[in-house]
Amino acid sequence: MDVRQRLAANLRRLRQERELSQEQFAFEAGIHRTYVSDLERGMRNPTINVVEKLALYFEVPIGALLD
Amino acid sequence: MDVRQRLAANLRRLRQERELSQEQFAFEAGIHRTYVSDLERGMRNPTINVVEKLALYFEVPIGALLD
DNA sequence: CTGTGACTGGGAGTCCGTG
DNA sequence: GCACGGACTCCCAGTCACA
Repeated sequence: MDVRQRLAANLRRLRQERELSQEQFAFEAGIHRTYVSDLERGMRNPTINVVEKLALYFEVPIGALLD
Repeated sequence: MDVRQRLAANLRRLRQERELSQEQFAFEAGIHRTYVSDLERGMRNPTINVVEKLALYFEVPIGALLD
């Protein structure tokens, strides 16, 4: 299981726990909706800036998304 | 303190704890020497792939580098 | 040994749309 | 609501010469 897949799984789980659509989440987190879709499918290799945005939005440490 | 600076500090600390030069470390971790220099100065915004390489080399969770 | 400016190819990230 | 595609811009990955 590589980093991208771990991020994908954690991201989808956290988003669904808060009952948000990809579009709502993308908008509120300041990321493009198609990019969120790609991330949740493990199709992208994001920079740490983007991962930080996600972590800040969910109010979890970055390790909770990547480890 | 943003993510890049935290990574920079953690990276330099871990490398120095192991008493490695940037060149030694870069070679052994499979990263270019000047890229390591940039990372330790917070001049780059790396992707999670690169950060994973660092974490694997140091045998620490990714969160230990970014959180 | 390390910092820095410059360079190129490829990929990060965005925006349009479709079923 | 989501997956997926094409097209676009800009920045990152990776390297080099030099101080």
